[in-house]
Amino acid sequence: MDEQHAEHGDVFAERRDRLAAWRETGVAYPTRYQPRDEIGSLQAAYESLEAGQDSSDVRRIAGRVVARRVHGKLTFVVLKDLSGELQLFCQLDALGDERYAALEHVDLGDFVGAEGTVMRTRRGELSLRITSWELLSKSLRPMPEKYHGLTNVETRYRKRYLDLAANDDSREIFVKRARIIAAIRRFLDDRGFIEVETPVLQPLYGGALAKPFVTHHNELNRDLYLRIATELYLKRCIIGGIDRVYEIGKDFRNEGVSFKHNPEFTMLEFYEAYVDYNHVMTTVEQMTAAAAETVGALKVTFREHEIDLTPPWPRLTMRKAIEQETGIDIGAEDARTVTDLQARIKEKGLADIVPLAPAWGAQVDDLFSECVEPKLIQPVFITEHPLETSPFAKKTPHDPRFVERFEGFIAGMELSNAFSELNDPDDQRERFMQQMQDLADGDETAHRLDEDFLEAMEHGMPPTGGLGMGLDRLVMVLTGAPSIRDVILFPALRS
RNA sequence: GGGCCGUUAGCUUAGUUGGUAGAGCAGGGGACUCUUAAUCCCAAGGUCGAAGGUUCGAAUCCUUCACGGCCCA
Repeated sequence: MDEQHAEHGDVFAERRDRLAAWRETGVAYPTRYQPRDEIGSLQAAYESLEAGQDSSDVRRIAGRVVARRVHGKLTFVVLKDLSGELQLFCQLDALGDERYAALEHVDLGDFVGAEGTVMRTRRGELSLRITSWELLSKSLRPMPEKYHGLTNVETRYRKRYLDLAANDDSREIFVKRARIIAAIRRFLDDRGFIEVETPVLQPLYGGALAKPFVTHHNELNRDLYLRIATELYLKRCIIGGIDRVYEIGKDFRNEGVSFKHNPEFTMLEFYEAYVDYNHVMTTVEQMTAAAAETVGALKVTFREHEIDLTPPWPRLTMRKAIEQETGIDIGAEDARTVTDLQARIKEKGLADIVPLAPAWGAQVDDLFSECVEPKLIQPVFITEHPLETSPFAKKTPHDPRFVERFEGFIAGMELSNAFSELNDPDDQRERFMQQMQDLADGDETAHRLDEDFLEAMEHGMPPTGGLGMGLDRLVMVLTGAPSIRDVILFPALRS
């Protein structure tokens, strides 16, 4: 040991010295520790072992050292693996002078494997009375403090490995995330949906109203876009006869970052032939409930709200929802133009909170977003959106200003978005033309004309119900995580 | 883009009306064969986010910037 390092409290250098000593022994970084038992399985198997009792069962465990308590000739070392923590009961008598002394060179954060008999201490702690142990890997840098853990949010996001190692709650979220997404796959697979993969790099982006990321293909010498949605490719699959199809993958939107927005996020889209949006609503309720049950209960707490996900969820038209909250009837004669609607907004004293939009549909959208959306805490389906903001949805039979569409809201967030998919290529072309006009009028999020997609639709597309659901937000709700950054392992941050 | 708040040792933090920093854990030395936030004794560890400014003197007051959080757009 270099005394200079000890004097300066230089943890990194001290541990480097210890590592050098380990290297001398030739086994600093062994390749395996097999066989081994999961700590959690031992905890379960020996639940009935009484305090002060020894079993004669020899077991081997491996994990990260999270605590060490030295009592002269007896040392307690706590190992942690994904399934739990277990204490090593390390006696000088059992290990011999050399191996016991070598424990002095084990640091918090090191990985250790140990073998011994399962016992429970007089104080009732299940332990492994070890007869041998070995260093599996060295930690050269200090781990976060054992009691408070790592709480600095920025460090938690930037050095997620430390967050995962120190904070059980955080690790649990990502385990649950995996279970939620697995449950959704199982739900769809069980109903005959086929999972596919469509291009992330697209010559023309589409399927949503959003700004894309642009990249460049050197050999082809052309720009490509990172997809903002999988919609138009999945519809090509429907046209090709895959009657139930879905994709789970990353979409990319070149927009701001907030507690519910990350520039890359995980989206589920599914399409089912021969059904309409009402059928999709039922599917979404059931799928969400199935996902919730795999990680706990149908009742969850999110941002201090008790949320009950039990189906069925109420249905409410956007027109009624806005009227209930603001007293404005967007379907009435005196609100049919953007000018009239804005006059009604001013009458109701809402001009300060609702931004002015250039068109009627966009104005309805703003009115809804500001006045209604934050209040939709319990699950609800908002139906029948304005035609102009829904270029891929069929018009309602009773009023062509609105479409057969719904958005599912929970905790004031949009979680899902679905339509009776437009399958009339002439109507679709008109919608594209309107979008081109919006683009010309300065709307950067307006949709581009996609001739290739129109050609596909001209071959005939069955009536279809389709859904998009942001899975990160679903995981937020189901785990109670208040920010999307808590459910994305490595969220976007400034460098 | 705007407003507010934050950034002090590896981690968690205290720091009064301005007088160049105090602790716990981790790390170092020592004691201890049932501890579990182990305990006890000793010693060490800080460019107070960055750069300017005010002042005899700045972690503290002012300005700008960086990063983060919350709220708003």
